[in-house]
Amino acid sequence: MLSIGQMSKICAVSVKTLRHYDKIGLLKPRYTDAANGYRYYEEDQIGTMLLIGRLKRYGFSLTSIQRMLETQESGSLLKELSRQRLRLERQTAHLALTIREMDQHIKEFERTGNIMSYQNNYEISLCESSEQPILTLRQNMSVEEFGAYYGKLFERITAEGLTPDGVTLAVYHDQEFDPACSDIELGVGIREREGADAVLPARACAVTVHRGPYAGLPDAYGAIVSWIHTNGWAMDGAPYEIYRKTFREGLPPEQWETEIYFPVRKSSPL
Amino acid sequence: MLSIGQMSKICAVSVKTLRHYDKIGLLKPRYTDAANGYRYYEEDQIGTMLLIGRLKRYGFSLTSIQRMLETQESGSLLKELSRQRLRLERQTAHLALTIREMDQHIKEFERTGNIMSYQNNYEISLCESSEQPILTLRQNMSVEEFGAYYGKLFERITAEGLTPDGVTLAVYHDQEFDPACSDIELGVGIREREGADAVLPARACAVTVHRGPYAGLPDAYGAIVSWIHTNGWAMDGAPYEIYRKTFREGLPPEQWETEIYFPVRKSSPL
DNA sequence: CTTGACTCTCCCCTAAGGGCATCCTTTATA
DNA sequence: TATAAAGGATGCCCTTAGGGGAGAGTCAAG
Repeated sequence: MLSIGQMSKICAVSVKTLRHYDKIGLLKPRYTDAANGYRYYEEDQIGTMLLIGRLKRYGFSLTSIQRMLETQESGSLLKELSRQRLRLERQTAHLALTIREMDQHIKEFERTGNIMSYQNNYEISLCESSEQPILTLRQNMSVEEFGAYYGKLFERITAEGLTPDGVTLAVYHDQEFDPACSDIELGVGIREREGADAVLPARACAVTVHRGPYAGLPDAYGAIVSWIHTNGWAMDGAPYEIYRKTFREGLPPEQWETEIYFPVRKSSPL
Repeated sequence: MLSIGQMSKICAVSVKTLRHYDKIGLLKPRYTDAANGYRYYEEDQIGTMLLIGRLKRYGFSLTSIQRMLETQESGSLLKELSRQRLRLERQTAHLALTIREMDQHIKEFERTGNIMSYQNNYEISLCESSEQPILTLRQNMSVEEFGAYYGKLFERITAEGLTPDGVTLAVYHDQEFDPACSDIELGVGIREREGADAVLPARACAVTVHRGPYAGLPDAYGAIVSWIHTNGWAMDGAPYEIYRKTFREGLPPEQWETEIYFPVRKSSPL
């Protein structure tokens, strides 16, 4: 039987943490003195506490750890561990990408002496977009689900004997921004006008191209919107993105290219 | 002038976030309607908002970002960016290490079918530690400061003309565990008995060796403490660690070796 | 004029504990 | 044996960066 202080020292966790785990039911001391409330741990609970600490290092939440401790099947435990491993690897890749992005930023900053100068690297122009027949799929979705939904669209193209022309795009219908779930319309360009779900009309658009990972897209949006306002235009419809170069070509994120189209009309003078 | 909703859409942040930044003073709308409280942003604030988002991606806290936005000197800004870059790199290294640790764990788990079996890999034995003259430095410190303090000890060795014998150790005097600040005594072994600050006495100790990164040390402590109890001994004094193989030899964390000594006495039968 | 979209403030919630105050027990020393 | 110092208990508020929702006011279009 170990007092809470002894347990704390052995397992290298704070007393506060042990009390917390008791409260949330993650690790209850085997015996609690009813008279004075003192907690006493059995020695075999050391192992459990150490395992908890290890799973915490792996990045599991206390809730998941509790679930895992209650699981008996080692098969599903193993699967859980592998999934978390994958998540950590994704996180590593993400971190590496951020560092590269930061390097670019620092270089630009050193060159210009202006921390915001990276925002001026967008060439924006007005263009008349050409008509584009597309197969579409409109739904509330989050960005992570793009892949699955594009898969469906490409299945339809094959099933219906259509000819893809290499354009993949997404229209953002949302008014308010919400990263988790937005009203998005995915589209895949096809050659045939008949059989198309819709035809993207020819329109006056402000357009620019964003080079780099998608995390930087807001910069491009900011630049294009500022341009629209200062050049006497007004936004007129939902913007869309055309994905010109992506991971599908096996390119690293730095070389991805995304065109951004903003339908515009002449701003009515006040 | 942009309403909060327009600003939200352009900068790809939620309305809630913009209100939050207003409240904490990070980004106040240039104009607020006194009558109805509506927020209106000027277009040049888009750039600031985008910069905030970028710095957030880099891992800065909102407080740091606020400080940075108020800084005029680009020199100190640049330094701040570089420091954060370094932190991200450390984080990457740490993640990679965790993944490798996880791989070992998974392998062991697959072999034994027991998720806790990694805890049984410690060979524990009783030994009579030999006397060891040491130079010491006892203080409340955190583990991160070890390097600096060891530096001081080695300076003293050279200054006082002593002969290091290659042992570096740390005694943990704390009763309660606190990762941020503990009463720790660092020691460096020397050959000369005279001139030593203290002599580690010859004592009965339970000893084991931990192989791998320091994050796994609690496992070793747990194993050794369990062993002490089940073999009829009792802890009798502050435990210490001797660092046999570390980063100083240029080894990767997997190959580090740490000996853990627990002074013990025969447990008095109840 | 009404309806629906937009905006406001206010309050509670998150994960994993840390800090502090106050009070009660146990243990060690004089 | 008396007292002081640890050690333990509970309870309250605090942290980050906002999210969810209630209830109410405001704006623009049909």
